[in-house]
Amino acid sequence: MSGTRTARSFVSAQQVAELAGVSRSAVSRTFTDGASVSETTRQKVMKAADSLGYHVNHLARSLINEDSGIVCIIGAEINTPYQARMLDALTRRLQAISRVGMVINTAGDSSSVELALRQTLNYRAGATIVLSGAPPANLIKTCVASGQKVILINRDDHLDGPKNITLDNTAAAREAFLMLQRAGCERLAVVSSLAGTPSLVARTKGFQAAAAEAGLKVTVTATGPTSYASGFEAGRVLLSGSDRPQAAFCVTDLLACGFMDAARFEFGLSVPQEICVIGFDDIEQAGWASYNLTTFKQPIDQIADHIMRLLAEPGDSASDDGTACFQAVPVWRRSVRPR
Amino acid sequence: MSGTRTARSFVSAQQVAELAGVSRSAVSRTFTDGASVSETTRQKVMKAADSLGYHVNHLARSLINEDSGIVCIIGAEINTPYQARMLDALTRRLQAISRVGMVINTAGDSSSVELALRQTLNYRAGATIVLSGAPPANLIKTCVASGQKVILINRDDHLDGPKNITLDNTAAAREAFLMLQRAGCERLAVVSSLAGTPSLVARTKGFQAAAAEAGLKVTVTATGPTSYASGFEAGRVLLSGSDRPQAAFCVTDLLACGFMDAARFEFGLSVPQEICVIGFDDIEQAGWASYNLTTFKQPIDQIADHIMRLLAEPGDSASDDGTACFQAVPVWRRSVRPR
DNA sequence: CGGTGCGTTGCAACCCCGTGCAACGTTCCG
DNA sequence: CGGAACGTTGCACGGGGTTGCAACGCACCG
Repeated sequence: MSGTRTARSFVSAQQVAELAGVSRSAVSRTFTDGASVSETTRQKVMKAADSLGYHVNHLARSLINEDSGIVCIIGAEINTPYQARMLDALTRRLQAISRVGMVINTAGDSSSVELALRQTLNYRAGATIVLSGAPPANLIKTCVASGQKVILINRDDHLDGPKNITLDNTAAAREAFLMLQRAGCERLAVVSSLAGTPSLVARTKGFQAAAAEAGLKVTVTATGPTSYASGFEAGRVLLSGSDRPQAAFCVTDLLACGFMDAARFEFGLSVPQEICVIGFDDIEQAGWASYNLTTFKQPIDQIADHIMRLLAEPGDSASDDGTACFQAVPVWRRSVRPR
Repeated sequence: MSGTRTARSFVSAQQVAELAGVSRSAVSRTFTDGASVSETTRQKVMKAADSLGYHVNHLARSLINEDSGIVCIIGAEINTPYQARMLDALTRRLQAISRVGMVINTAGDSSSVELALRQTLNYRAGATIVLSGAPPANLIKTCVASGQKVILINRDDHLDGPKNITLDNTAAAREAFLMLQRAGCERLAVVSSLAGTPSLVARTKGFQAAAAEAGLKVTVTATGPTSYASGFEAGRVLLSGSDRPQAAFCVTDLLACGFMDAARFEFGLSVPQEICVIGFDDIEQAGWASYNLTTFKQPIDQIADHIMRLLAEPGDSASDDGTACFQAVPVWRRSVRPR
């Protein structure tokens, strides 16, 4: 409204102050919660700010309080259903507490996790959430030393600075074994990938251990990345032999979907009559009629809530050792025989 | 390595300078590309910086050049396969050109799009990409006036400031009709949602128009959000009648998957023998063996590349009118009868 | 009427960094 | 050996915002 403004740059508090006929401090205080400004000047300032299109520069503001309000979220494979859902849950909540998420996609390259962590420092992020990837320990230490909150999800290396969030993978895997055992399955398989992340390994090991205790042997496959295609491939390999497994525990729903499709379309097997399948994560597709996959639900909302609680805490409260462990709950559908 | 540092705050260039025994400018120049520093001081500075854990404050840096290097990405429904893939493509590329993406989840609430756009200004983002939602025109104007690049995807309101990226939905919809016509289908349906976004509407209208020209009538359904469940529900309704459609054009793959499952599992129909289905987007699940969905592929990589090109351009080049239109290409799988 | 207390306001310093400018040291050449 | 040319370095300022401090105006009270 203020005539032609061809400057093509951001409006500063100075300009607003001049237009409103007050000092720059007054403008600042108008936009600072709890500062002392009279109602009349506040009005003047707001009017001037509106007409110029002024917005507080959070960057300059954070020069002082050393926290930009930015929360870094580091992940590879953002387009995976599970991570996408986590991202959705996190960004939605951040928006609600008027903070903001910076998403850094490390694209699987391990060295770029380091780069990502550097960005976190460059932008004075108040917190960093690592969804996947193995960040170098020394950089994490720098983050913590700088007063950042570092939150690691599903990593097993328990450093003391960062907060860890884990899932009780072992318990879930044992439960999975019991479910298959009760269904009367004896020849068992685990379908995993070559990713080798701590949680995937824990699920595999947990299942193996439970089976071993029961005196049953387990065939373990690991192919490619953690994807539908890998599950399909695993199915092709596992099911071609003469005495094929009667049940498969797939460490991820994506793998499970691929495995199921291989079983049905490559070998004409019916699920769960001829082969039982259990997945992990409870991604949306697991509930689709074509799959109806019995699986374990990660409590994403609980985890996200917990993270928000961590962010709200005062910075120096190392109340506990910083580790929170959540339970994955079984979701019964139709890919395992009942009883 | 530098003894105990209990300060718990970020390291400044000043501290590095003192430790290295040089001036603060020297430190600054060491971390600025193309600045003149001798090799010896650079070494000294780097060593000091390393031992203190120093990282340049991008925020302070951006006070000067008025661009924080942050690119805002605004979207609702991040966990949708299509948007997740777009997000992945974008963040990956941003990382490669050492910029960074700030993801703002507007969570469907229309007023929060405004909030999101405000954040964009607060953080002096160099560019804003709007994946979904209808941003208020006046705020967009402020963004553009502030020198930001605003990129709107799949919106049809063509303001002059922002760059628009669209898909030729009409052409694709016509092509979809032809594919079904050639397959010998006469009773046709369109499955859409209540979201009412421009692209969904365009697909529906385009299909209807093409059918009308050929003298065929089309039943149009629109239920709920753009999801699997809505597609399923649509199927349940459409297929229960006596003369059910022989083919359905679902304006989204998610809808298509739901529709297919309803057809198969609720009514025992086989695809494509008894009913043909075409989707849109080519999400990953469309390629899964359970669906084998014939669909239209959105050229996400091309679009992402194009956006990067827009970001690389000098700010004031309004070379063209700012609209780029991409073609969706048909992907033949097994959900439509050949010939 | 003077003093006190309170709310508001402006000044100036500071947050961290980049950069023009001038001074400095060095090398090289005439 | 003197001077020019050049690369390096430090100083000081600016960028936008916050904040302690002091000054100011005002109402209230004794």
